[in-house]
Amino acid sequence: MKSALETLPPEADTRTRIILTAGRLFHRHGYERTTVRELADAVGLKSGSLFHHFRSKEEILVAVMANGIQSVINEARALLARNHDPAARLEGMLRLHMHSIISGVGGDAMHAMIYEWRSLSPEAREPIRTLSEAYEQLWHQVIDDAVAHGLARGDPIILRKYLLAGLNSTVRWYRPEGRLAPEAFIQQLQQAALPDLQPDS
Amino acid sequence: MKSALETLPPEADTRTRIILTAGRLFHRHGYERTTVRELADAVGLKSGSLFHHFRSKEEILVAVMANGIQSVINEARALLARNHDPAARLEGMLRLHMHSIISGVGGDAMHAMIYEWRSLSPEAREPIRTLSEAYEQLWHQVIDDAVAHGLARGDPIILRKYLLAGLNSTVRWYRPEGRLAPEAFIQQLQQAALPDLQPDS
DNA sequence: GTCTATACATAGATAGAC
DNA sequence: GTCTATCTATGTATAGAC
Repeated sequence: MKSALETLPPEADTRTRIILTAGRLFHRHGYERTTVRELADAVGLKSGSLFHHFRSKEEILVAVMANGIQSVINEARALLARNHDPAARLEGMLRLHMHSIISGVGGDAMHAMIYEWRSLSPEAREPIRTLSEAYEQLWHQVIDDAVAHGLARGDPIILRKYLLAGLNSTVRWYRPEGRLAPEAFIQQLQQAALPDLQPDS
Repeated sequence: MKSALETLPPEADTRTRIILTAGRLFHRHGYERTTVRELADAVGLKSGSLFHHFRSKEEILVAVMANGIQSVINEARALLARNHDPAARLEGMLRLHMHSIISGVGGDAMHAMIYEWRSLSPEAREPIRTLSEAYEQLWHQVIDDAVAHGLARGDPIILRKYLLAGLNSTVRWYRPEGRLAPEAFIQQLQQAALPDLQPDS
């Protein structure tokens, strides 16, 4: 269940350090408001050196997004491959998604996906859109099945968009150090999001 | 149910035209990426003239947000004042919120609230935070009541945040001209968001 | 209240030495 | 692969005429 990105050696290569640092800064201050000088500073480089690794600032944003979403896709595919019960799949996808968001890297990437999409040029959007659709496709199957089995009610498309938006929005306000520990939080969130999935219902 | 802002005369005063145009542009292209020159152009002014009406670009963003949220607060207060049944209140608030989002002005303001919050300086955030909390407070009452009456399940705080985030996210993808007309869309969304509220359950 | 003209700061990106 | 130095564009905001 642990993300590949969390297991990186402390001395990762420069390109990777740029991506991870950029994700954190974009999350904290926004992409447009983060300057290449700030990013270089945080990585421990001078601004000119960034452009040896990336052709433009936009390319860094693309890398942040792609890095995060690819990782969650891989985990989701593994989950669905080893699990075929509709309820277990639905709950598993929700838990996986939330663990990804709560982990720093996944949350940073998710935040970028949600908030910085418009900062991408049309050309830069394409690869990200492809990845994005691949991930939504996985949810699509799971939700259709869930509705068919009475685990959720409503139009599957709207249900999926509503559910993902609600889960994603937690990057804005949930803090693992706060009142609710991650496990308890995910539990509560699941009850709010998918009341019909509860064991006691 | 009609927003006060939609009833403005076609020849509104310049300040109001700046606010409405800014809301539209910020929604379409983002605050940071909208230049004061573009905004002035769209209003039919030269960029210098904007600063006769507002001290800074940030002040325009604040006005966009405050304008929209104040309007929905007023309508929500009226709704709650004339209605005391928990189910009717919950459904009414959801419908009001969605109508506000789907209407141009309310949607633009909501979009700004969600996506441009970090562009505000700490001082500029204060008045907006106050308005925001006043609105959430209204939802707070309604949701607590709803949970107490079995119209929804889960932790009321998480439920409120999850619900509002899901509704708000529709500004990103719902288009009134598309497959679902506003009324049908709100109906479907209500079923996805509040399955326990359905008349048939 | 709007215009023209411009000040001033800061952004992303590049060139070439090391 | 990183540095220093700098180019060039573009941003917000101001001053003063009309």
